[in-house]
Amino acid sequence: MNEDISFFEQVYQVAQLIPYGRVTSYGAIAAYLGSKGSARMVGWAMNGSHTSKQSIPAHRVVNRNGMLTGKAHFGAPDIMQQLLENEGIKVKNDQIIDFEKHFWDPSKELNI
DNA sequence: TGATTGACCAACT
DNA sequence: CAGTTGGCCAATC
Repeated sequence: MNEDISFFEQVYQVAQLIPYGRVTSYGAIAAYLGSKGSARMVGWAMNGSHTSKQSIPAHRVVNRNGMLTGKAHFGAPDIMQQLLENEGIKVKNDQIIDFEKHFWDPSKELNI
């Protein structure tokens, strides 16, 4: 299933599958989708996430270092951090505390 | 239509 | 150890 949808749609689907209080990385999503795209494509997909009719929890997607690189795209630089803290994730200096502890790997949690 | 950029990652110098 | 470069694919200028 979901073979006819574009790479962007797949990124949206995975992003929505991220559980509450969990985060993942752009590269992890790209790796889950396979050779269909790279980490930059995930970033591009998130760039268009706000234009999508669906609600994309883009705040749960961060870079490999657990740093909130895309916080500037949430309309306000503090929105992303507030959302993460609201889910019980500690954020300090635009970086997630215990990132690997909250890390959610789609290729592991989701049985391909 | 060619060149540049982009919410990244990893390797190389 | 830190800075630079290449690569991925798509969208914008």
